[in-house]
Amino acid sequence: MVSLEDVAKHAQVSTATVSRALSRPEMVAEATRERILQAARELGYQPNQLARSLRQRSSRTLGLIITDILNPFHATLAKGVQDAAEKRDYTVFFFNTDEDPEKEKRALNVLRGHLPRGLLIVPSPKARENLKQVPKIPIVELDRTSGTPGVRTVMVDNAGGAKTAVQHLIELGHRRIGMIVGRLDISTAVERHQGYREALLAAGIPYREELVLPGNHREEDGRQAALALLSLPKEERPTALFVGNNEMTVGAVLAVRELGIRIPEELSIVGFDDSRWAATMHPALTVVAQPTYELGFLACETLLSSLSRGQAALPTSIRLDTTFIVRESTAPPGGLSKGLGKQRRNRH
Amino acid sequence: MVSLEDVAKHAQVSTATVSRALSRPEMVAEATRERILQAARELGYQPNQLARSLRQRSSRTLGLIITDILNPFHATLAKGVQDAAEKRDYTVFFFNTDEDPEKEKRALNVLRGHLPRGLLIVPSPKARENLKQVPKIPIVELDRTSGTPGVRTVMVDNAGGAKTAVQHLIELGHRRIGMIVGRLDISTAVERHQGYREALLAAGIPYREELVLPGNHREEDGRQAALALLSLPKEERPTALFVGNNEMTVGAVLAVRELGIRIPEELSIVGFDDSRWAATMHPALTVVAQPTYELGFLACETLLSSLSRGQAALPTSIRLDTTFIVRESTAPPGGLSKGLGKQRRNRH
DNA sequence: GTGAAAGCGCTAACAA
DNA sequence: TTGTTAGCGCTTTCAC
Repeated sequence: MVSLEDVAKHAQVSTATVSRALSRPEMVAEATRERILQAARELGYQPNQLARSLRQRSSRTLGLIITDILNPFHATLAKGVQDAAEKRDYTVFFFNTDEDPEKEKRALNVLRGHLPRGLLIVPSPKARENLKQVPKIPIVELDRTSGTPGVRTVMVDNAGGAKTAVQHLIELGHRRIGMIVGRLDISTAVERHQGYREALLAAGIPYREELVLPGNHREEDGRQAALALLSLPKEERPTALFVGNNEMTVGAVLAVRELGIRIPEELSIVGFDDSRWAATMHPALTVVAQPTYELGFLACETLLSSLSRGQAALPTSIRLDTTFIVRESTAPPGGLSKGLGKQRRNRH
Repeated sequence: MVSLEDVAKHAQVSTATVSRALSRPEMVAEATRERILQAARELGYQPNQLARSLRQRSSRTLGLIITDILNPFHATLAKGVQDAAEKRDYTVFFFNTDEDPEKEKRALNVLRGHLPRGLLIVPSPKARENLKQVPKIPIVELDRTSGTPGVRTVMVDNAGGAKTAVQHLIELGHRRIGMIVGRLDISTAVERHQGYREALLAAGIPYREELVLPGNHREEDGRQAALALLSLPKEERPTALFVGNNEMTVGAVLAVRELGIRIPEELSIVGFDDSRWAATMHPALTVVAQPTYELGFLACETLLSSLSRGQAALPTSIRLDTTFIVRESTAPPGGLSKGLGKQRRNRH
């Protein structure tokens, strides 16, 4: 490895001057600077970030912890973060927790040793506890919140998105609307559930516990929950299903197919989070779409600006709007007409 | 941050002893070790990896560069790598190049500054050039190869997989088989194209250039290519399509739908790389499936063992078998019968 | 505007 | 078995 010292010798200056020429060019006379940059180029010098970070006691790196890279939603989040980080010359340490608090804890510990400047995290259900261990670097939570105090959050309007979806079903004439809700120790699930209740309440439809089933956000959970919901006696069985995340929606749709139930004639379905699969499956799925990439990008930008400017400048929490996309998987209970293919923003 | 020195004071030993107690426990008397570990625990000590790496002139980190995190294939690869790395206590620096050689170059440079122990890369078309800049750390190429000498590779049997797919179409009676091939400066595309030719050759079917269209691996490229292929005059138009990667397959299928052509009655389609979308779309897609997760995991293990043991021990290149999965998107040209739903391994 | 020197937190000779 | 010491490559006072 070619070091600062090599460049210094080559340019006939001290290491201090080389360091300045590279990091604070204005502190060095133009001629010297030129000579140094030239030397650096010739030698193919690349600063050793470890040494630099050690000395400065802080590195130009960020930690990114997500829960499921195989979920396109999270992959998109990661890309948004990555792009924003790269734009500002930050490098990201990447971890995947599989929704497992232990893995999250380990990731946090490992990360600690690398002195990242900040942390972006999709918190696991035990994140609040895990995050206590971490020294007080700036943290931004994405997609959901652990409730840890002093942490910024960037999320979508889950309750609003869910409410719009359920209202749509109600407008179509549905009264028995089931929900596959997700784990209630995760904020998104709680909020979407909340939106579901609000919509029912607003329409004067009583909330029925037996129509609401939890799941662990995986495809198989969605399948099981749908199977359970749809095997209720005919009179009790929901005529529409609102599913709280994308993976579970896949499972639910597969379950419906297994049972030979027709969508939307016999059952309407709305999913949360759009995906290629949702858009191209048959019938195309009506969904609450999220600005996923923006979520990641914005979260990272929020973090980075909180680093440069004084912390106070920025909002502590951001909510992005969802978009409701009506496609073909929803229709009146009798199956009389199809969806209209329109889109609408939840708020303006 | 609590440092080694803090622990040393607390345990009444020198920093050297603390360092040993942590990194080479057997070099320290049991009693002392206990005392030190206890102190470390009490103080919540976490080693500063930057200092450690600087001193050892090598860090317990790996670089991972992939070309498209939004492609589930690559996301799965990343997860495999990640899991293997974590198992061995390595941390990964993650980069996404979007297939852009410039981004790759930057990623490589940034990485250099962090002194990773090794590099895992899905090489861009210009990787061979870019990799020259990098000091000689161990490198493993995943999925495809740049042809850089001295680099290990972990790939699937692309030619074999493609050949099996095309043979299947030939057996069904197809003679005009189109291929959407991908960029020919990427090894996977070349190899799959090779397999396609071999299958035709073996069956005595002449290779026709106008039936083979390149694409840039994106959905839209697949769509355009399919549109072009299917707008050939009736007599020239292929009765079957073999598409060289998953994203382009999506585009091709969408194009076919746009044109109102029925699959498999009027056109058979085989894709390369399985996905949830392929499995659940209608009709379910016949594909050459890849052991994607294993590819990533194995690539990382290969890299890591080459680090610990002497380099010589391991094979320089690994090929994994693909699996051919017949589903519903292929049938005889006339559309007389459906696929059989069987699976078969390409080799045994 | 530039250089000398100290030191970030750790590990690895070398001594004791 | 443990301590002393030097130094990884860089940045940053403090002099000049």
